[in-house]
Amino acid sequence: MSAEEARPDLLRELNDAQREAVLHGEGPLLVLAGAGSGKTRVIVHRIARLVRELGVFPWHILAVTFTNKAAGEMRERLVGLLGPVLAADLWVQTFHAFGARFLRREAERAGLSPSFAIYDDDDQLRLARRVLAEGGAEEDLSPRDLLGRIDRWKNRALGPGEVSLGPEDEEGRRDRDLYGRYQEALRRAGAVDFGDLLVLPVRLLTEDSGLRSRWAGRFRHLLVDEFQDTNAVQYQLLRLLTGEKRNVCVVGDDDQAIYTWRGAEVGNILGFDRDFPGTRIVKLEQNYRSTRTILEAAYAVISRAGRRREKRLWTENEAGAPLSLLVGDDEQLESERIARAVAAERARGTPGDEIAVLYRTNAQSRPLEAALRAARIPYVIVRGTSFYERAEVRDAAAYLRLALSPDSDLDVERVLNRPARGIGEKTVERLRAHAAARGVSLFAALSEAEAVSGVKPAARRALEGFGTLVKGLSEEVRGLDAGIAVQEVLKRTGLLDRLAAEHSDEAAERAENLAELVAAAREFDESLLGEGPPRDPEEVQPPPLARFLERIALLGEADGETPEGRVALMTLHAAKGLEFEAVFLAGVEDGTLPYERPWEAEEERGESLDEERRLCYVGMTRAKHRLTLSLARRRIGYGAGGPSYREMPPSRFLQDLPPELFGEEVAREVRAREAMARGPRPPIIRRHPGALPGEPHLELDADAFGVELGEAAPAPQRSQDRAARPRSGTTSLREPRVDYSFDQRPEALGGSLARGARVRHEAFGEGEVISCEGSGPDRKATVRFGIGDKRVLVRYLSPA
DNA sequence: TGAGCGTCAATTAGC
DNA sequence: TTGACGCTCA
Repeated sequence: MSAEEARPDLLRELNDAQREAVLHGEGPLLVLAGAGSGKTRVIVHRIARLVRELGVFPWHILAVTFTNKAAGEMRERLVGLLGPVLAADLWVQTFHAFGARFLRREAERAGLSPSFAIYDDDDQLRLARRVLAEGGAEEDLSPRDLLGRIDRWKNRALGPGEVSLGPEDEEGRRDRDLYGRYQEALRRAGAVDFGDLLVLPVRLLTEDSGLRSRWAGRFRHLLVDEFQDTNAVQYQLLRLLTGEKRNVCVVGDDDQAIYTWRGAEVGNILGFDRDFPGTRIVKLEQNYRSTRTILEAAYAVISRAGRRREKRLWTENEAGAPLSLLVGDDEQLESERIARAVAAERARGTPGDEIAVLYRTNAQSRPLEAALRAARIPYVIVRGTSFYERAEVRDAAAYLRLALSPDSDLDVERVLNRPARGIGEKTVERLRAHAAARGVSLFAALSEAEAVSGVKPAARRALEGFGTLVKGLSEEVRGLDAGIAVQEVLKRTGLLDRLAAEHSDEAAERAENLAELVAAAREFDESLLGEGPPRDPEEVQPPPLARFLERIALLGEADGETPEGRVALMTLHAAKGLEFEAVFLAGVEDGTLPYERPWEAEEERGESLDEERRLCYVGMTRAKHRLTLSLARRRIGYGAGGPSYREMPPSRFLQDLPPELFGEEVAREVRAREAMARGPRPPIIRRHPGALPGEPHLELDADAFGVELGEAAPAPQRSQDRAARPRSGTTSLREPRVDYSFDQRPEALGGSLARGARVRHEAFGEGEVISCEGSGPDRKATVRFGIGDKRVLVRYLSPA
């Protein structure tokens, strides 16, 4: 208590709920943190308090995230609060990095060398390919499929021996067999894949109670970020590490669970308090990011999701600009409209890197890119990785791994002829056959090159030369600092010289990438120096080169910062965790968002639709001030018979949005339709013909949006007394401002709206109340207007 | 050439 | 589940 007073600065900048989470003492804690509610701040402040106020040793705290970026940001903020010395001893890392660290310490127990290699996607794929080829039975199973199946097993911590099959399941038996061979190949190479980084620790901790109590005892506090993304293994690992004290704090948002398709189990967050009885639940519902309008729209979408923990974001921010809606005849015209709106946004002074265009599938980026390019708007496509995926970088990395473990066949095969030294496919095959016959690794077979049958003298010399090279690396390079080791590898292998001799632009770029790798390795060495010796007495470190390779394997890209001034294009998945001044959500159509999976079984429909809904919610809540939705009336499909168009109905999520949120342009359009209700054109919003009772029943008529609606949305309006105004009127650059001053309406309406009462709505005109639901500012009424039945917020109604 | 039938592929992506 | 494609047969 007095401790908090002694350090008021840690708590002053927190709201009540955040403070409750930070001050929570011992025992399980579940923080349900809505989008933009300051969840990282809670974790970081909680850790700072544990260390600064409660005297917990930093190395007794483990904080886990899902991405390196998140871990990096967290660490950075902890350095700010605790200083670099204390922060350096905290365990702040991804699940996988933790697994790697664990396995290096327990390498012997796991049957691994402490400098084991970590196989990434590409390595895994090549390994799976080889396992399939050696197994003979390639038939219908692609390496990708095999990996997918193995991955699903590993997500549930199942080894080849633990996969349960029905007696008739021949295909399952075959897959399990292949899985076993894949693991065997990994083991022979002394390597692990990403899945093993979690599965192996879980297995060791489960089997060995002594080990378990040692590890569970060492972490007095565990914290997990983005908890809704945890899969079964990760959750198991968490529980194994938690121990009796149960000091586990998980932070997440079930509304932002968008990765169930890759094994994340929303049940982990929904059932957390069941697994940890006595859990304290804190909800963070105050949003610091978005305008009220954006939050209201986002809530209209997410509140209809199935299984979820009810929570509703609120904000002290102003109502802000209305939503905008753009409609194009096809995806090209949609893109062009977006490009023009982006240009308008920039013209208003919003920096390019504060603007994002989000979409459901990567294929949607193409027309967007074309339109942005035509409009001369600089953009960048935000993707996961790139640098360490470059072929030349991977070649160098393979040599580095061989320096540590020459028996890694996969790496030998990769670089055997790189740079080209006259070892062709035939020679490789013969070498492989020889190694298999002798039961030794490819590297071992190299030293018997003269015994490999059928190899011509030139190829034999090449093989021997390569063997000598690898031997030299493993004897003289493995112990060096990473920077020198990389340089040494580039020199000895001739990778760099070969590129220098080429004189092409591409070769120059590749050489530059290799230079970049040297620089990264040097930087890494320096960071090790800066770290100093660990204060945690148990910490043991493998050689610098092994640690650098681990970094390469686990790190996608150094930083995911949007280059200055460029508009960011990315999928909705990639957008999670980010925020932008203005967000464009493209392709808001049924079939695109929600993405349509007609092949899916009926009983799975609801679940995936919920995930699509959450995806939409994630996208909308990225916006700070302006949110524009856009759709195409038809979208192109590919086929050999040329392009064919498919009519796209507006997204059902769009229909969940209260029309009032769209501002004056749409409202004016609605009134115009209403006026010509008997005219030839249909109303902009009409009753959904197929809607069941209780279902969303509004249908947006895309035809009504032939004009570009909302493109010239005004700058956010500064409201003086936001508390008194649930919503101020909307403005238009083209029209004199109209201020509806809703707050001046008779308060009486809020409470006593009787069935049958005559009411008036700004956009829909006069109508008769049919029913009411909810209370307070969220109270809604279904009203029969001239243009059909509508569910509207009562606060937008006045007595007729 | 066209109807009829069987087959196949249809998205998101972290470590 | 859909739609696109290839194959066969009339």
